[in-house]
This record gives sequence, structure tokens and C-alpha cells, in this order.
Amino acid sequence: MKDGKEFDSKKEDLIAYISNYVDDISEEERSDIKKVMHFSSYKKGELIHKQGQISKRAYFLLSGAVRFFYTSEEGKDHTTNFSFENEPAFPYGSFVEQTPSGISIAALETVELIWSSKEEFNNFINEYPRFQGGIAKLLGEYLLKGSQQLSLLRIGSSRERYEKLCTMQPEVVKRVPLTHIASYLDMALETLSRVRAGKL
Amino acid sequence: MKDGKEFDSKKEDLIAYISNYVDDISEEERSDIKKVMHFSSYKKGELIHKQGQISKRAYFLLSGAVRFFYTSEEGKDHTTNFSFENEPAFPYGSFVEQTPSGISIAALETVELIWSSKEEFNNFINEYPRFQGGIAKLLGEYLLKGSQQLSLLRIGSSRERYEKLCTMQPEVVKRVPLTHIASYLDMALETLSRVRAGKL
DNA sequence: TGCGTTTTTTGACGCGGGTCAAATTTATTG
DNA sequence: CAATAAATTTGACCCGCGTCAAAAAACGCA
Repeated sequence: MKDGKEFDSKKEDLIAYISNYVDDISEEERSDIKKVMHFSSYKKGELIHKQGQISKRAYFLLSGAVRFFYTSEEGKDHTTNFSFENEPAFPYGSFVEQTPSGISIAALETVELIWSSKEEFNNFINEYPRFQGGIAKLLGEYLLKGSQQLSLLRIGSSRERYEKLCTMQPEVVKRVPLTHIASYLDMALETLSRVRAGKL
Repeated sequence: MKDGKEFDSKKEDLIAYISNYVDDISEEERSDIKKVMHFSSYKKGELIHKQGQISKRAYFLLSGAVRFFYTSEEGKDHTTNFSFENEPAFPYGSFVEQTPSGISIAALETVELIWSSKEEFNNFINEYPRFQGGIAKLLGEYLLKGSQQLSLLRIGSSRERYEKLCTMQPEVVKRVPLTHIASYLDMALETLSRVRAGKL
């Protein structure tokens, strides 16, 4: 929860990411980006954001992995996405429109991240409007990619879906426990286990 | 294919749509938007865009309905989206990055639309950079909504998925032939038919 | 290192829904 | 309005995968 200039170097990761979408970020801009970003960390299993709450912070992961999921009326968990280091991780719609989010975010491993509050974020965009288009595009692309992947992963036999995941998101297969992969692929844990054992 | 000022009034629909994302569009801006938009129409069944080609035009539907789909290696059709009047309809990633698209777009009914070429579109954004953020957001939201809906529609039993579609996209149920609805919901045509008959 | 907890595997059983085939209804067109 | 084509329904068959139960393996902590 500490937050000093000792983390400035880590914030460079975020700036590097943004610079793919906004050209020639000046020294002043870099410095102001760093000013609005704060450091936090979470332990494995902790909730970073809870379904139903309004997102107050835009997170960017420095290390670790998180899982996006929602709980249906019947009380079942449905994983909708994963994020890893150097990726944004927050409920976009909820943050932008300040409405209750449909999803929770939980740490799968120890997570280090930086974040900006909605207020700071808005102030920054007002100060530097040229960032607006780029950041919208950046977030748009990131979210769309995730959402399209999910759609793709949900057609075909269980074997096919697992194989798609292996090629499309090898990182997930390596770092995420089977329960959550099964939930992400929308199949029973047992089925996933059998697919991996080559029995299906 | 004709394109005169007789269609100016129809182009207002597009401007109305954009004005949800860009404030206070001036008379000059309106007029320049109209200048870069052209009119076309397609008959039922015609291809508006073909999988594998680079998208050259950004379409906005004035009337009618279209279907987005791709053909897998095995030659099967997979419907991924529908668009109706007053909605954009083009392969966004392909248009933006000028890369081959993964999807085709076909007219489900007689379609009237307006479009802007990539070149005109770019010129317009360069001329009026304040539109960039808003348009990125507009397209981002539209695409994301579609993609998220698709993910939702692909979990649960066939009956559940059909019921979700009825509440989420009643327009689709009304106007789209069963074959394409079945493909969209990723279930066999026969299954969809039985669900509707209450036999499943 | 040993014990308890969590994760993953394995087995048995049943049904939702896919596939193939054919009938029936609804559109299209001369 | 007949005639052909297209869309939708119905039936029979069967297998992929969900569910329940329990064993085995891997992990976490004292």
C-alpha cells in the first residue's frame, strides 16, 4: 500500500503500454501520469473488485494474475477473463459510467498493481485531451480481444475448445488452476481433466 | 448507388447517432460528415463484405438488417452478430488496421446504408481530431456489447440460450430466419425448432 | 517430514442435444 | 393458382458430456 518514487520505474511499464497508442509522450506527461498512479498489492485469493459495486479505480497489473468472474443466481461461478502483468484489469463499463459492475476480480497469484482513481483519471484526461482517443482505443481493443476470444472458446467440442485455449492463451493453461479454466471454457471440471488425459 | 443531396436527410440519422458521443456538432461539421458519406443499397442475400478481404468502407445502416458470419475450415457457417437500422456494420479491426477480415457481412433483408471510405474517414478525423475519441468510444461500445452478448448467449442449455436471446435481442427473433438464429446460438436448427415448440 | 486440505483423476450412469432422414408447412415465381 | 423451392417441424438413434461419488495426487503449513 506504500506509494513512493521507488515505484516510478514500475510505472514506466504502463507508460510503455500507453505509448503504443499515443505518440511522443513528453517528459511532463510522463511525470503527470506517474502522479496519478498509486501502488497496491493483493495476496492470492483476495478480491480486488466485487460484483455489484461501482468501479472506483482503473488498475494496471505489474505482476501476478487475476481472474474476472460473475456469480449467477444459482450461485455458480462463471469465469469470463484473465489478466496478467502489463495488462489493464478493471470493470471498464462500470468505471466509465459509474454503474454497478456485473463482475468480480480476484487475485490468482500475489498481485502487484498500480491504479488511478476515477477522479484523477478524469482530471488527467481533461488536462491532456489528446490522450482520450488513444486510451479509449487501447481499452477498447483490449476488451474486445478478450470478449472475442471468449466467444471463440465457447464453440466446438470440449476437446476443441481446450486446444484453442492452448494455442490462443498458453499463459492461462500454464498459470491457472483447472477449476477456473473449466469455468472459463464452460465445461465440467471432470470433463476438462479427461480431455487433458486424452480420454475424450 | 446514386448519391445526391436527396439523401442528406437520411444522413442525419448517423449524425444523431454520433452526437451521443461528440458534443455540439457544428453546422460545418455536419456538412463535412455528409460530404464523406455515400449511399448504397443491397438486396436480400447479397454480400456486403467478404471474409478475407480488407475492409475499405465504414458502413452505417439506414434500413434493413445484416448478418455477420465466418466460414470455418470444415465449411460451416458461424453467425457472430446482427446489425439493424441505425447501427454501424463493418469489420472494425480490418478497417482500422487494413488487414484481412475474419468475417463476412450479408444482407438479410433489402438494405439501405451509407458509407465512408477509409481515406475519407481518415481525412475527416485529421480535419476534426476532436471526433476521434468519441468515435473510438462509440465503435468500441457497440462492438463490445455485441461480443459480450454473444458470450452470454453461448452458455446454458439450448432452452436458456434461446430465452436469453428473446429478452436481450427481440428484434433478432422477429426478423431473422431460424437457420441463422440457430447458428448464432450455436445449436442445431432442429434443436432450436424443438425449443420453440416447447418440446425441450 | 507428516498430516490435513485442496486439486486432480477415475468410474458409473443418464440425458440433452447432435445427426440423418423424411414429412409438412411456408415462400417464391411463372 | 399451380408448381417448385425453401424453411420449419417431427421422429429415431446415439454419443458427448454433465452429475454424483470416491480415490489418488499435489500442495501448504506446523
